Amino acid sequence: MKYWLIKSEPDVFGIADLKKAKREPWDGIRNYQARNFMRDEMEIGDLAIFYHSNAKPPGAVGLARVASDAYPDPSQFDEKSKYHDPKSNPDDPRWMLRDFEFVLEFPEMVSLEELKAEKALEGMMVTQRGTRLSITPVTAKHFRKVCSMAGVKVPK
DNA sequence: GCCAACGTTGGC
DNA sequence: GCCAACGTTGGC
Repeated sequence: MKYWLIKSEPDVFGIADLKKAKREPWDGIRNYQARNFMRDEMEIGDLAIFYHSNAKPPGAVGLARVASDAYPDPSQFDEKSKYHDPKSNPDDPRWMLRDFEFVLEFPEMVSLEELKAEKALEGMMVTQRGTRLSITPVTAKHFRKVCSMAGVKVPK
C-alpha cells in the first residue's frame, strides 16, 4: 500500500465535487513525473490526501482512493478540451490517468500553514517551496500524521 | 495580480 | 545537447 497527495483547485474540482461524483477520472495531468507516478507507481486501493491548491487557504481537505488501473486520458484527444494535446498519438497515448473514488472529507481542513508548522511532517513534498508537482508520494508516517491532525482514523 | 520556481520547447 | 525564451503553477 502506497500513499499519495493529489492536488486540485477547488474552483475546478474540489473535495465536494468528488464527494458528489463518488468517483472521477483524474484527467488533465500534463506533467511527466506526475504521470509516471500515476501510471507506474500507483496500485488500486492506494490512499491519497486530497489537497486544495490555489485556494484560500490551501490545504489538505480529505482522502481519496485509487480506484482503477491506468488508462489513456481521453481529454488529450478532445480538440475542444483545454487539455487537448495535438502531439499525442492515439496508438501510443502520452497521458494516462486513473480513477479516484471519494473516501472521506476532513471535518476541518489542515491548512498548508499547519502542515508546514508540524515538525513530524518535515520533508513532506507539498510543504517544500517550489514543489509544483500535482501528484506526490507521501510516506506512511506522514500520511498517518495528517490523518491525526485532521481528526480522522486512517481508513483500512 | 505578482512573481519565483521550474518544466518544456525549439533554434542552433 | 545547450540554453534562452516562454508558459504554467501556486503561494502570497
